[in-house]
Amino acid sequence: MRKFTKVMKALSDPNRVKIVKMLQHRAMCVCEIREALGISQPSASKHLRILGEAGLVDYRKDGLWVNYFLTDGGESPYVSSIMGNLRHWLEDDPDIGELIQKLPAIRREDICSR
Amino acid sequence: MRKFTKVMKALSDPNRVKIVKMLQHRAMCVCEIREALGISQPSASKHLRILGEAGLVDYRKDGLWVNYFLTDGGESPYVSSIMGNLRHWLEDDPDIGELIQKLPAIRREDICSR
DNA sequence: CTACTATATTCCAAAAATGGAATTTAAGGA
DNA sequence: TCCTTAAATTCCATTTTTGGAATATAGTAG
Repeated sequence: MRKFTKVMKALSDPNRVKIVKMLQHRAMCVCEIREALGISQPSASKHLRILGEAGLVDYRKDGLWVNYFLTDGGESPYVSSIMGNLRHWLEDDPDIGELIQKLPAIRREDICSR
Repeated sequence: MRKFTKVMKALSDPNRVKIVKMLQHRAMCVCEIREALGISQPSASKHLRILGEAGLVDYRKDGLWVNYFLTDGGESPYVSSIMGNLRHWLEDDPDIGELIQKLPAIRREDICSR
């Protein structure tokens, strides 16, 4: 029950759903996500933590950067099912569309180090 | 996006998930739900409203009683998919199991009018 | 109409979620 | 070692959520 509601809660916030939809296209570091969503670095970091604790995302460290990516949800039927559906869900959402469109222009080399 | 997060938020509360699981077995009135969950009548009523606004439940009035039941989610792909999955998800949850087990003993004739 | 009853709504307090500034941690380079 | 930088954490204010007491509404029966 707790595991299920945790997944639901993780996906009940628009910014977190946007993160998931972005990660469907490529792995991203925190500062790229921060830039894409127009939120603060701590906020991005905390959203990623919530997604991680729900089992939706995982990360791999690469020097100073931390690359976040989607899990396959192998352990959790909730995660694997919903993540599968989310591949086509919200594809026609205007906010998501705009976000994905500007995704190629968001590169850590241009954004971080300021 | 809003519609999706509304469904997620509706299912992010344990009591609301329990309501859904109970309604999979039969339609129930507010006082039966209140009794089954051990919460106040206004609380039950408000949870049902949230589930209703997310498109997960609907109701039909029967005199003083209001019978709540699950929708088929026909309009929303999110609802129909998740409600379909929820038919087998959480079937082995201890809280849910206990709840379903005592469901036959919860009848409006015995509970209401006090 | 009045009395009664199941549900909805209002109101308020407590708890949880969200967001950002400031700080800390971790990793790399000098 | 010291400096820099990406990310995590802490702290705090604001907002949202949750729950119940009190009240209002709607439907029934007399």
